Amino acid sequence: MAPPIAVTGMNDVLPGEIARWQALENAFRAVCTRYGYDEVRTPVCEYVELFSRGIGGATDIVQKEMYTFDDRGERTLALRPEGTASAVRAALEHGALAKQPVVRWCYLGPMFRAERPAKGRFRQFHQVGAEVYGDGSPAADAECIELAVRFILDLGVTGFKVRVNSLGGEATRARYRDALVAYFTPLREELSPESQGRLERNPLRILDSKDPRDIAHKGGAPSILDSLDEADRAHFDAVCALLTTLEVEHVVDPTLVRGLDYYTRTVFEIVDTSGSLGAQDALGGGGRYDRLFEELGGETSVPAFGFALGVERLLLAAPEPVSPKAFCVAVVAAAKGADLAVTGAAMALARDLRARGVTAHVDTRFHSMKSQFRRADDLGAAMVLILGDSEVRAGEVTVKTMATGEQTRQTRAQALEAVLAARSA
RNA sequence: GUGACGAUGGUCCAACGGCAGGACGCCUGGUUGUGCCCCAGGAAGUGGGGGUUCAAGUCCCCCUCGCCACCCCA
Repeated sequence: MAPPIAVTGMNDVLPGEIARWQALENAFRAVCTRYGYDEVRTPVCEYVELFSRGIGGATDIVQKEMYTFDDRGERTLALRPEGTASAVRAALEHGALAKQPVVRWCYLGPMFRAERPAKGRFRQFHQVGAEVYGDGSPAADAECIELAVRFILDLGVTGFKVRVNSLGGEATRARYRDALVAYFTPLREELSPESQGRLERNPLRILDSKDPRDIAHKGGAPSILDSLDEADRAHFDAVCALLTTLEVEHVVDPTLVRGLDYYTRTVFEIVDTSGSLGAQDALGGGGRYDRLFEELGGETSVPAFGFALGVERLLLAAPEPVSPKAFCVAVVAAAKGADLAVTGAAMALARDLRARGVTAHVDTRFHSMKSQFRRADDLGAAMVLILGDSEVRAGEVTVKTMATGEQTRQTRAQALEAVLAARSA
């Protein structure tokens, strides 16, 4: 029988790389705490309607990238392709905004999209994200963007760029959509086949195309910024001004549209400029989605802003940390495994060290001294504590310092003290 | 979903259509109670299935997986 393999595009994170994941997660939680964003955890799957209504039935994510399945024949479930819809659902379901006027939440976890894997793109991938509900002010936008940038900076990533744009409100979008269709329709034949289809379906996305045929005509297209009404314009100008005050370098890019339907007004994207991500250069992005609460059945409209960042991509862009090896010791038994008096004493000594907060390794196979020492060396043990017949009888331990090779025999209590002293040195 | 490229011990890399080899790692011993360096020995491999051939790791087809690009997005 063929050995089992993991599902395509879904990866194991092995011990060798787990430290970087944990460091990233800790850094994210730390920065969220500083900004007052509380962590929430939602299920990895939801009723499929949450996403088709929330994200937009016409988006690629919903049309062809969702993992859906039947829940014992009754309802159709979907593995979450992103985190915002679930967070909003949870806020609505638990009346979070009835308890406080503004909710600041953050989350992290796996997301699922059935795409062909490539560098920095997987079928199960991970996002960290933050959302603020109940505050429609430009300050909320700026705070959230600044939080995202702060986090990326905390990770040591420097080669990135922040792009911002405004999609305006519903009226603006409709107006702009018409303007775009009017502009591109005469050029229809010169566009890529994909964009010809987008012309009816989702004309804004033509601006996102990487096809040279589309790019050639992008420059002449009307700018959405010209379609903004006065209130949208004032909001966007305020966001940009605040970002400048907060020293968040950003460029205004009128062609930034993003792939989810729920955005209104401010959208932003953080792209890698170091080239370490290949074609998938977006580290993350987000924006304002003032209509989503209503879209999902909320009784009142709730202004909202949020973003998500891709963990795998951040890990690709972040520098390798130089992690100093942590202090640890090894306890070896100068007897084969069958001698329970000696091996038991070794295990008890390790237990006492661990109870005092020391990382202590025991090779419980209790093979030869040579192999136990080799193992201790592999693990980077600063000291090895040796227990044999004579030590156990005398209540003593032989302590060897690996770096110098010196070893001395002392009482058990002294040995414990020696380890604690070496650790704090 | 489309296209390109790829798949050899645990890892990295060799092998003209003709005996599958090296490095690192791993195990044992050299030292019946001592790691690293050194020495000796050992285990372990052609992703799966068909085909061509006297002979296939090598050529052909299919599958699977990986990877890159498109698409899209984190």
